[in-house]
Amino acid sequence: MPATHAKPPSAAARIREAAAELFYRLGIRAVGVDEIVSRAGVTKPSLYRSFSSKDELAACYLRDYETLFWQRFDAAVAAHPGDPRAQLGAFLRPLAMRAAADGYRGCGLTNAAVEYPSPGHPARLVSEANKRALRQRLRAMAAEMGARDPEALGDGLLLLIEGAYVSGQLFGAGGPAARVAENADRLIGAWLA
Amino acid sequence: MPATHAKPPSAAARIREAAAELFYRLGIRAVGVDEIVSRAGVTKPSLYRSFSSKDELAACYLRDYETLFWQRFDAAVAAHPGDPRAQLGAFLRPLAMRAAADGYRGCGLTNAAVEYPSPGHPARLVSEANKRALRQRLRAMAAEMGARDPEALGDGLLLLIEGAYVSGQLFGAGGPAARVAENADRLIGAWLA
DNA sequence: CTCATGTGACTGACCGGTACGTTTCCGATA
DNA sequence: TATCGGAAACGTACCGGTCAGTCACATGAG
Repeated sequence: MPATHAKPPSAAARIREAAAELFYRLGIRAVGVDEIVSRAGVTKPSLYRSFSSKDELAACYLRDYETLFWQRFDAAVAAHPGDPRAQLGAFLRPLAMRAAADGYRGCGLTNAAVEYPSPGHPARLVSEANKRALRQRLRAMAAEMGARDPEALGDGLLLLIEGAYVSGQLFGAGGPAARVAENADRLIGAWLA
Repeated sequence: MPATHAKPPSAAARIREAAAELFYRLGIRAVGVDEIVSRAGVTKPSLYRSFSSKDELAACYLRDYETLFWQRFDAAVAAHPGDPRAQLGAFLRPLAMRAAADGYRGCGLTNAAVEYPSPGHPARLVSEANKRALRQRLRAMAAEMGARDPEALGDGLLLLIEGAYVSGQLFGAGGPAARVAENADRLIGAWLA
C-alpha cells in the first residue's frame, strides 16, 4: 500500500518518538512516564503493553539512537573509501558544527551512562556496548592509517570525540568542540610521523 | 584548644560529607535527601537549616569539588615552574591512572552538567563556570608553550581531558582514558612543530 | 470474533520540604 | 555558687505531590 494517505502510527511508535525527544533533551531520569504518554497522545497502559518498564523503554530509545549513530558514521566512511583519515574528517566536521551550536545535548548514549552508573542497568548496557564497538572501530581505522601505535591513536581519537560530546553541552555556541576535527587531524599526523 | 579529643563535627559538615560521597558515586538526581540525612546521621530539618534546598546543597557540593580540583591542578603546575608542558603531564598522568581504574565515576562537575541541562540551574552554573575557567587556563598554557594556534591547542587539550573523564566511567579498567597523557603530549608536539 | 487501544481509578512508595516540640549549653544575675 | 533566661542546634511527625506501575472494563476497527 503506497502511502497515498499515511495510516496513523501505532501507539508504540508514537511512544518511541516522544520518548526519544524527551529523553534526549531533558535526560532519562528527569522525564516521567506521564510526560511521555501525554506528549505521545496515548495512555499509560499502552506504554506498558509495549514496554515492560521505563528502564526497558530507555534501553529501546538508546538502541534506536545507536542505529542512527552508526548510520552517520558509516555514511562518512562510505564517502571516502580506503581513506580512513578522510573518513574521520567527514565524520568529525559535521559533529563539530552540531556540538558547537546552541542547544546541543551531547550523545544520548554517553549521557545515559552518566545518568546510570550502576553496572547492569539496561540503558547502561546499551551504551557500553556501543562505546566498545566504537573504540574497536577507531583502533582499526588507526591501524589502517599505518599509525605507529594504533591502540594509542584510536583511544586518543575516542577521547577527542567523547570530549566533543560532553563539552558541546557544557559550553554553548563557540565551545571547544568546534575544534575537534582539526585537533583529531593533528593528532593523527603526530602518530603517523 | 588543641585536639586532645576531637569534638564531633557539626550537622552541616556531616551533611556535606555524606552528600559529596553519595552525589559523586550515584549522581545527584539519583540520591534523595532522606538518604543523605540518614547516612550523615542527622535529620532533614538540620539539612534545610543549613541549605535552602536540595539544588543549593548540590551546588555547594560542586563548589567543594571545584576547590579540590584546583588544588590538584595547581599542585601539578607548582611542581614544574615555567614548564607548562611538564605541568600538563604532571596533571594528566595521575588522572589517567584514576580514570582507567575500576569504579571511576568521572568529574563531578561534568556529570552534574549532564544531569541538569536546563540553563540557570544552580548546580549547572557552578559546572559551567569551572569549565570556562579551565578552558582559559589551558589556552594560556598553550600560549606559554609557544603553540602556533594557542586557542586550538588549549581546546584540544580540554577535549582530551573531558574525554578522559567521561570515557573513564564508560569503560572499566583499561579504558582509553589510560592514554590521555601520551595523546596530550603528542598533540602538544603537533601544535608546536 | 479479535486485537489494539482508550478510560479512569487506583496502589504503595518515595519525593522535597516544613510546623513544631525538645535538648543543650552559655552567660548573666542574685 | 546556685539559678534562671534565652538562643542555638537538633529531633518527631507530618504535609501535599509525584513517581512507576496496574487494574477491570469500554470501545472501535478489520
